[in-house]
This record gives sequence, C-alpha cells and structure tokens, in this order.
Amino acid sequence: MNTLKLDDFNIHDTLLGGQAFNWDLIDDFYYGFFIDKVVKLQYKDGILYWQTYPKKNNVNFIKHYLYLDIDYKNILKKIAKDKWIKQAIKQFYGLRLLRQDFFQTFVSFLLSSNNNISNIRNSIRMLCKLNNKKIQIDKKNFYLFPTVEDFVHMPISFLYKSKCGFRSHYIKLATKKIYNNDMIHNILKADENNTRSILKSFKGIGDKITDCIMVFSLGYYDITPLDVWAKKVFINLYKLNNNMKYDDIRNWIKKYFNNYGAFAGQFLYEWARAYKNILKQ
DNA sequence: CTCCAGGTACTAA
DNA sequence: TTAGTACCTGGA
Repeated sequence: MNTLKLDDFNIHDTLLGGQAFNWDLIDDFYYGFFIDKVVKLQYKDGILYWQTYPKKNNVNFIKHYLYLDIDYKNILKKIAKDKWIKQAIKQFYGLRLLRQDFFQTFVSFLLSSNNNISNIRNSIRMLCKLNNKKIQIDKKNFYLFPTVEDFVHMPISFLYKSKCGFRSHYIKLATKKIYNNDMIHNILKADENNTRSILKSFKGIGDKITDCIMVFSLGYYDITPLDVWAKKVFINLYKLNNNMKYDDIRNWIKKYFNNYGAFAGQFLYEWARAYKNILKQ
C-alpha cells in the first residue's frame, strides 16, 4: 500500500461517525465504496496506508477527500472557545471533516430523514448491490455507488427492496430532476444562499439535510448542520433560546466558532451522541 | 405493544 | 408564520 505521513487523525470516528455511510472496518482495514472507486485505508503510528481501486495510486483523491491541505491544529485553536467544545476535542481528537462527492452525499443524506444510521448504511449497501457494479479486492466483493443515470434508469422497486421506505419516491424524483436539469453544474457554481435554496427545492430535503450536503460535500466548513444532537447541545449547554429559528442558530454558531462551525459541529455531534446522559432533558 | 431514529411535507389555524 | 401530525422500517 502507499503511505502518507499524517498527524492528528482519528480514522475510526472520522470514517464511521455520522458524516459518511460508505465505510466498513474489515480485518483492520477501512474499505469505502464510491461512485467510481473503492478505497482501502489503514492508520498506524502516524502513517496513513492507502490504496485506490480500480485506478491505483490516486493520491489526489486521498488528499482532497481527507482535507489534507487544511491546518488542523490551527482550526482547533479557532474553535476551542469553551469547556464543552474543549471536552469534545479532547475526547475525539483527530476527528476530521471529509470532502465527499456531491451526488453520493446528496442521496445518502436524502435517506437520513427520520431514519437511523444503521438503517441508512444498510439501505445504501442493498441499493449498491442491486445496482451490481462489483469490484473484488482482497477476495472481498464491493459494490460501487450508483450514478445519476443508474438512479434514473433503475426501477423504483430497487429502492423499496433496499428499505428506503417513503424516501424511495423522493430519491426517484430528485435524481430525475438532477439528471434532466444539469443541477449539479448549477449547484457547484452557485453561492451559499443560492445553493441552499436549490437544495431545499428538492422534495425530502429541508434545512438540516441541506446543511449536511453543503458541509460534507461542498466545502462549507463554516456551517454546522443542526440535527437533534447539535440542537440539544446548543440549547442545553450553550443556552440558546429554545425558540430561535434554524437560520438564526446557524448564524450564531458560524460566528461563534470563527467560521469553522463544521469542525466544531463534528466534535460536538460525536461527543453528544457518546454522552447522551449529559444532555437529557 | 409502543417508541424512536442525524427530518420533512402537509394541513389547519 | 406556527403548531400538529403522518411517514417506511428495524430494533429496543
């Protein structure tokens, strides 16, 4: 495998936490499936071991995907403003933000509404398997994530068979809209407000999923997606008013964490999930 | 059996 | 604008 020297990397919580659903830990290696590739990673003693398939040695992808161009320690300094976030950073030190593919992130988080992580992961895997683009690595089978075209052409029964439930219809509608209107191109060139309104125009995508897509795939690392956990943190611990509107909370967080709210959000999210009892109300 | 899960659409006031 | 409710599905 290839190597990269890398400090400050909590590989487990980064890949298996709440921001990506496409990684599995198998025999001490992390395998992730994407639209056009499978990636194998391991992290040991400050060295990242990596390989990409079927196109080998795609170092640009690895660097881009893991945000290796950012100054990790400096960002932590900017967000470590109080005892709560400091606790979260200490507990999950090395947790990193991923820069994922737009379309895969879009569909994956479309599946997340009123769902749980285990179901989301299972649905995505069943869907990939039905789509049947198989790659064999280390004598294990992996299935690529479907493309926009794959979604447009696949029968909706694939989605129901994959236990997507009521979201099946949303996925069918959304992928058709993306396919017909060249949406990806429009989104990639739009500014923050336009991106947000385009994303929210899809049925099944509201404030929270919009933020997830923007943070995890479009590089808006000043934003914190406000899921139930983040909400509990900011109302319960940061004492924000319970009736603040979503946009106002987001703006408050953005400013408070010096425009690195996405990093703060990742720490606080994982921390809140791990220490639910602190947040009970 | 009921309740909940990284929410959102729909309806009524 | 705001509050209330239903929603596929699997697991506790």
